[in-house]
Amino acid sequence: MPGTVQSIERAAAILRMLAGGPGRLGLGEIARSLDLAKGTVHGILRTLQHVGFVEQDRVSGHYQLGAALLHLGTSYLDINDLRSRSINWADPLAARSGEAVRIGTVLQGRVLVVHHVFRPDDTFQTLDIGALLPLHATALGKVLLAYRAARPGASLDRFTHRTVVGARELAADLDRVREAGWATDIEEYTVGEAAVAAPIRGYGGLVVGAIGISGLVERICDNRYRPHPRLVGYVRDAARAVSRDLGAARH
Amino acid sequence: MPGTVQSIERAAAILRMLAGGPGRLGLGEIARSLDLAKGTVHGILRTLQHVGFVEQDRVSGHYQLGAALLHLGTSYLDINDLRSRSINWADPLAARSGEAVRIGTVLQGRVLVVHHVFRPDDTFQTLDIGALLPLHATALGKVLLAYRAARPGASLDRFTHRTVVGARELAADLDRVREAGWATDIEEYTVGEAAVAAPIRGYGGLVVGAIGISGLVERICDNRYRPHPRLVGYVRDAARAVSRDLGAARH
DNA sequence: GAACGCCGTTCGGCATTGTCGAACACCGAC
DNA sequence: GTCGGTGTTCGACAATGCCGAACGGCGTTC
Repeated sequence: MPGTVQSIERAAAILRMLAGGPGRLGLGEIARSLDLAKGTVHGILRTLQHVGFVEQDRVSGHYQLGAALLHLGTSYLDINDLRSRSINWADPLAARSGEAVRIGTVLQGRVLVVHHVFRPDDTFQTLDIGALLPLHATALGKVLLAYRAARPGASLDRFTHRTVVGARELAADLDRVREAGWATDIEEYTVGEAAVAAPIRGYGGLVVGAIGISGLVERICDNRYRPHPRLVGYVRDAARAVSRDLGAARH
Repeated sequence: MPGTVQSIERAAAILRMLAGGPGRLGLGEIARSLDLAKGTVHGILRTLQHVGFVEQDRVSGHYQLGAALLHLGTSYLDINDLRSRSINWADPLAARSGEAVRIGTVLQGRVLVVHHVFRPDDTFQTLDIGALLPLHATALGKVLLAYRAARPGASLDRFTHRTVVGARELAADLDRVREAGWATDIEEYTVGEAAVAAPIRGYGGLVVGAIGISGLVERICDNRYRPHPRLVGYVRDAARAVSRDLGAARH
């Protein structure tokens, strides 16, 4: 890619690597993975540390993500049009459906969760905002796949015995999504969980995100393993409402 | 600062600027603020866009923060020791005190909120995680100021008529904090709100963060405008519990 | 309607800048 | 003691990314 600043791309690659791995990473490990000299990586890491994007563990010397990123990440949430427009509609959807609501958009071949409303009951739930989900195994992801040029990654990871991993099978699934205007995921990502999602369209009718509900299969689906039409209606209504907001937002 | 990568520092400065301003920023505006050539800034922005750290509005051409930062930010939360150790203690504190609980640490002269438990009642509240609060006008901030070398910024912003803006006055306040082992903020940041906080100590007794509760003055304080001793006790207990966890966490 | 100011973008030349690789100091384990 | 593993420093080279001027659109202004 011409006209791009090399050191910044490398810094971003390091940050992505730190975000991927489950914790601290050593300098040598990073240098080896990116095929760079240790000295080079050290210089970049020192700079990233200086600006607060990474921190170094005093005892092991290993590096991890830094606190400044948290503020940048939440600042992104404040600006995001998709999120701000959907907040008003996500709460009613959760209330009417009785399920958790999530809103996602595409990031680097995965679904980025930009908003999350907990299921109305009082069960313990963890906040999914900022999480990355697979495109091919979630209802949100299938919607985004179906309406965007983005193709799924070459290898379709299997998460459960129901995950669609065949390219041909997935393509047929996506055709159905385009035809119906909504997508499902029934125990394809997590056993016992199902989800329904519909596309959110922005300026010019382009699909910019997806909104959906998720919960236990027995609540989402009827005895024929199909989602309740009532729930599908709620989700589609919410998606349309957000789309209208988003289209009107553009002057 | 020698041995630091110039372009990365500049990229970070741009990101910080985008996070500070309330939305999109123009290229010229950024270039002027940072005293750089427009071409230079453009190259950096193009790279940041390429890695997903910034996005560009098609119609105005202006730049804003990108989605990739959200995932990096939440990944930081997953790693953060202070946060993960305090989660177990924050919920009981909220339940016992009946108030919202927040945990903060120092970032660039301000308090970064790394964890937030809502007040147990069902009133509408917004998640503060990732927010940056002033050091001198919040209970969390005063604790961090009192026990860390970090000095407050040169100018102490005034938020309410009770905000402590005199350097001398603040120093006396911090002395009291060190002596008592906890800090308060009574309508110094937001009118009608008060807070109590205590220090969290990590490996070697160093103060690495603060935990505190906040809510309406009439609930936090008695009729003499002093926080209820019962609540102070709860906060200090929680702070000690987290500190113990954190100290034990180091192998 | 033409001239102006502003926007983001492109491009080529110069030298500043960041890269590299080897050498260093440290730690723990075999 | 030695070896393999950290993270770190340093100096030399040239590749790299900076700068500034020029470009093409837009909207406003006169």
